[in-house]
Amino acid sequence: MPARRRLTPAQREAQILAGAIAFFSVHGLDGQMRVLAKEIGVTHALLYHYFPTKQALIERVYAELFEGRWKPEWEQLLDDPTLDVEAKFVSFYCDYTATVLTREFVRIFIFSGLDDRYITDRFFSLLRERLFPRLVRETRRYCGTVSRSKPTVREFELLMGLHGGIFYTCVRQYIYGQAGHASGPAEHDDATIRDRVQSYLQSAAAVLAAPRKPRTATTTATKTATTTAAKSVPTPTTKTRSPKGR
Amino acid sequence: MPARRRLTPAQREAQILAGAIAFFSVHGLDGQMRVLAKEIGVTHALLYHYFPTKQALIERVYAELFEGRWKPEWEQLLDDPTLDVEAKFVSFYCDYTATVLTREFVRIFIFSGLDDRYITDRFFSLLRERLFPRLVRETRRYCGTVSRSKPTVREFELLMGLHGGIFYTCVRQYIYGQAGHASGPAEHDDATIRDRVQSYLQSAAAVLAAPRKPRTATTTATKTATTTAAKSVPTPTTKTRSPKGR
DNA sequence: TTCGCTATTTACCAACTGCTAAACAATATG
DNA sequence: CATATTGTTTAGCAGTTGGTAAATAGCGAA
Repeated sequence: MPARRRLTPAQREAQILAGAIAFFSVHGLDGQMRVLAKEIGVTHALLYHYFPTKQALIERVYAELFEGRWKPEWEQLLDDPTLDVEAKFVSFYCDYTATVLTREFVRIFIFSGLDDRYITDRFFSLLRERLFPRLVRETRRYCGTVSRSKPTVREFELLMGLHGGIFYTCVRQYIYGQAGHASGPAEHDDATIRDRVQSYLQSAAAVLAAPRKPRTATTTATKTATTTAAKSVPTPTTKTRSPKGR
Repeated sequence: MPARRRLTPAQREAQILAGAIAFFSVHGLDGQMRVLAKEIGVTHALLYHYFPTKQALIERVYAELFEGRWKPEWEQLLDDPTLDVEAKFVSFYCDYTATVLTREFVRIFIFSGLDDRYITDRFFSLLRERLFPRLVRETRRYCGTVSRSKPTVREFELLMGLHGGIFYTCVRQYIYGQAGHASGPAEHDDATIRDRVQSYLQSAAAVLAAPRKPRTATTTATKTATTTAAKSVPTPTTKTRSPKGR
């Protein structure tokens, strides 16, 4: 094995950070520093030379993974009134899946959710503020509605069905290893996303009961149409939080 | 604090098991035995008197949580040809959500998936063998198709969109704490499930392109209709596995 | 080649981990 | 009350954990 090599601090730090992302995404945030060090090929004491504490390293992993992955272009794309709604949905979710929903992101995201929700809370704030309102608005536009009111529970849940269904595909792949129908790493076919978006938009049209497109409102569909239509989504509260000691 | 109380072995074991389920679902399978013991109100040495090893206790938690939750009636329900397909889907998923997708199940399930997939593999086998084929068959029946062939990728992915979307609702609640629109513990409204089932069945009809019910096949829907229709789902392989030492 | 800077390692600590065995005490019975 | 039974605890062990300080050695400059 190659003896001790001297790298510049910048190089070594980058190497450690990259190794940490890969490592924590596999073993969770509880993974041992010594194992991480061995995987990188250095001593665990060196890690503490570059990052004062394990928590500090984890914070850097968070920053690297969850900040800078969000593309502002997505908001512009969804805001463009000249584009087709369905095309925008498909285009966004394809890129979102490829950019954000990587193996490392999904796994560390869920690790965080099970643990202290440090990242998940922040990321959901991002979604609630910058994504979901746009998707709701565009969905309404697709259905011919112009209301700017808060989405009803049904409306929101339907959207979460789409969003969650797409996310769940990655969970099946990266958490359960049940990708199924053998395919490359880019399993999340654009075709699948297109199917789901279409499915979502069509049923949204039924739920919103837009007068314009009277898509086959199933007989059974109407019988529960007014059950939960009145409630509205409360504005989310931002939680304060102190980094948990590990 | 109450001094040492003597319980019958059966009582104490049941108490420990219940405590372990609650404890592991919160802190993960890596939670310390000493903490679990303190939460129950006994010494950690006592745990080792009732369960020879931590792994043994975990196995019992698995058994308690994942075996005996599956209701065979579900299969009978889905097999009943006299019932309405949509009604069966709704009925099944409402009961499935209430019975299986509890907080403890969902969290420990995901903990296992991130860890060694010990449970998740077994549970997915169950779904693949006893649930998904029935749902596919009933979906086809709903669409007027009678084929007994393996589902296409599109077909299967569409179903996973439904299944995953429902599961994701519980993930949002129990993992991310983002239940939203304040509601009781039985957040997963039956109405939401009904919406999603309807959405699924309608788009399935579009994808299967059944000649019987020509539900508004959107113009945009047809343009990608034949992309992935040819592939088929491979038969899953059962993995061998040895209980991981903790 | 020699030297100095510093990147990297070795050696170490205190607290924690699963786990064990012996000591202890609550309860039922005589 | 005395005693046996056994559920429960106390005390301890070996290995692991995050974190630290001193010793070592790679690499550029003179």
